[in-house]
Amino acid sequence: MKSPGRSIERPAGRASVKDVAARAGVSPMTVSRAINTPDAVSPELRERVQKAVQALSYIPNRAAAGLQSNRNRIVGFLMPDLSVPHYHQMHVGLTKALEPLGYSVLVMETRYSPERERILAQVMLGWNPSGVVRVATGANDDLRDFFRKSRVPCCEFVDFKDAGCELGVGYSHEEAGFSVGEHMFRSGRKRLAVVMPRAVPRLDMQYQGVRRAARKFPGCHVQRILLKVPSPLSMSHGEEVIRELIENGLPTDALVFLNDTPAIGALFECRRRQIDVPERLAIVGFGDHEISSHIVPSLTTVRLDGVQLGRACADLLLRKVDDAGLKRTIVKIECAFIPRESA
Amino acid sequence: MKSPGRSIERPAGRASVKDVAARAGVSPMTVSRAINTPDAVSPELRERVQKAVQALSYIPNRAAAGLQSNRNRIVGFLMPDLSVPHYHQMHVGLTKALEPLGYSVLVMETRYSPERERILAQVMLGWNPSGVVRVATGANDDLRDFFRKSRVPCCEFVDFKDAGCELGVGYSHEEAGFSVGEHMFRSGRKRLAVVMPRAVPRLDMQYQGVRRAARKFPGCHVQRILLKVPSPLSMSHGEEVIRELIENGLPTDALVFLNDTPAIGALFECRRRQIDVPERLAIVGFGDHEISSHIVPSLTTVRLDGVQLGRACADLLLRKVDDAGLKRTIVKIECAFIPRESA
DNA sequence: TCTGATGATGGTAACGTTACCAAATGAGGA
DNA sequence: TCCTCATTTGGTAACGTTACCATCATCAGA
Repeated sequence: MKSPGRSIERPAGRASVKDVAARAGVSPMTVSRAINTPDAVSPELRERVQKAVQALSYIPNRAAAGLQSNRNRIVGFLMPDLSVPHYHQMHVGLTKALEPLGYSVLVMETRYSPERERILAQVMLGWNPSGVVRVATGANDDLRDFFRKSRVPCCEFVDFKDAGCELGVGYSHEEAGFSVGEHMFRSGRKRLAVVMPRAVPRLDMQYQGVRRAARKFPGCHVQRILLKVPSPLSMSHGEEVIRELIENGLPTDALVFLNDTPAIGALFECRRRQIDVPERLAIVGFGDHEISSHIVPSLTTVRLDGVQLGRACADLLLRKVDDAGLKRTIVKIECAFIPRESA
Repeated sequence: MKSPGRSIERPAGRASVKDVAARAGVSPMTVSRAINTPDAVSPELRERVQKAVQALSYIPNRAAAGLQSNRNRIVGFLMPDLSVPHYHQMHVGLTKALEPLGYSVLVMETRYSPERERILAQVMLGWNPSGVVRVATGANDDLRDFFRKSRVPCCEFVDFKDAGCELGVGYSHEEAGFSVGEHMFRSGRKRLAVVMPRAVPRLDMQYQGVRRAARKFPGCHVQRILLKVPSPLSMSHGEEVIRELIENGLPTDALVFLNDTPAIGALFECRRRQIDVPERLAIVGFGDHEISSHIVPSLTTVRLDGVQLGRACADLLLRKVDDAGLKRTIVKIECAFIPRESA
């Protein structure tokens, strides 16, 4: 007596294909087909199976299905911090594209730690995902190789010009910087400062774009303010920048942040210190957060459609899953300069 | 010749226990032990296995492990919207508690849609999770039964007094409302309005708390403003409230929002309409978002430690997993009133 | 020397599903 | 009538892992 009756063994257990098959009087295989490829099964049996599924409230075990078919319907999303509106939007985009196809998105937050990212990448692969979407945390990228070796398709959020990336979606940081710079100088600003965290190479290109704009306007200068802190950008960082600028006699008439959050902080600090924005100081952000259009004065910024971006990542991954031979592809996403009151 | 050489069959495939076992010259079982219960294996073999694991960059397949052991190391998190700071914090808390134990958190956003929640609950169970943490989207709760029947432990974010809930973590909405109300009336406010979305029963209790406070202060009134929109609360909703209030001659000297987001919107609208806060109108929020301490005037609010809350949910689930006999438990989380400039 | 206990290791089967092929059925044409 | 082909169904095995039990060596105690 090797295998005692299942219904006695696991009274609490969930129903399996076998249970459904028994109840519908068909083979497990037919149940599987009735669920996954209903057209391959006669209408009569299909209905019998559906009834049994209902009756037993059968829910297929996706882990088992993925194991057998070697196609786990999971897509990983590895990024720094879900509370960043832009990344959250990407998640929404991913989900919207993948959910209808039966995929689940498994998010993991690196919290801007490269070590954590490495660990999480391992854990991620443990789930044998169909693909991974990644927003790189820091600079040096052994993880790119890690994914390449693992044979799991990996789509990154990158600069449009990124060379070393197999599958990617991104905007042109240089162009984005240029359009911001051009607007500032055209509206008469002379001494502009770009505020950015150190050690995110992508952002350098945005700075370069601003500089290119400056070259078109004689007598205009661009300076760079590097934040000591690396990445989780907060409002305090923006406030801090304003304070330091004031201590130095405010040698600047325009401030370009590469993120709305510190720009908002700067706006508040200006209000507290009674620095008129935009008259005395123009402020620009990046990302168009919800608050940016509500704040007084409203924040001039650049909008990037995160949902579209997430969708694009999903599409790319799916294409790669269908066709492993797919060549290097970087999809370009446009971003839009949004002039408002602050600049 | 039924099973041709694996290394020829799947040259691209990842290494499995068998591959590791072959390379280390041990049985697959020993590999499994060396990884999961290292103490049960002799130091010498343990090292041999570790070397082989390294050499083949072996990553155990968690889906397969979960299938066999019937304990998938997944905890689901079913909630309305990750971009809500409070829910995001819960996610961080969950992750911090569960990751070190080898669990992965699978988040799904209902986007405040009960239908979506029902579908996602199904999908979630398809992954056979060890447990689920749920923030209920709407009112009527067949889903509670759904999870009960499924035998998957489910921990909800609820009011501390919630009766029908098996496993839950929550604060006392009534007390929170009371402490806000008390502060307002004590500081001389007379005509207070509570702004809330309809159809979230939990929040009614918060309103009741404010009313209890009013009863302690003669001559004080509490009114309720129900937002037409159900739940994704935005800054515009707060602005709208201010506009309508002004049209009605501003018959109110204190406004209690049950969420910081619309409160922030209200603050901005007051600035635009030149209504002095807090002199003419006091404004209180709920949640203590990042911005609330930075905005001018800074927002009086109630802080709820979402990270702690997430941790508590995780702990509860783990206890239930270890001991299926665990009785009904609701864990109480304290929240803190934070007086600032706006009230 | 033998017994029994202890600890390390391996063999077998099973988790729930689907891929793959075989078998059965029925329709249509020669 | 027989053969072919398409359609529908079922049987078997396998995905990668671990639970469970059997085995074997080692060692202490009698």
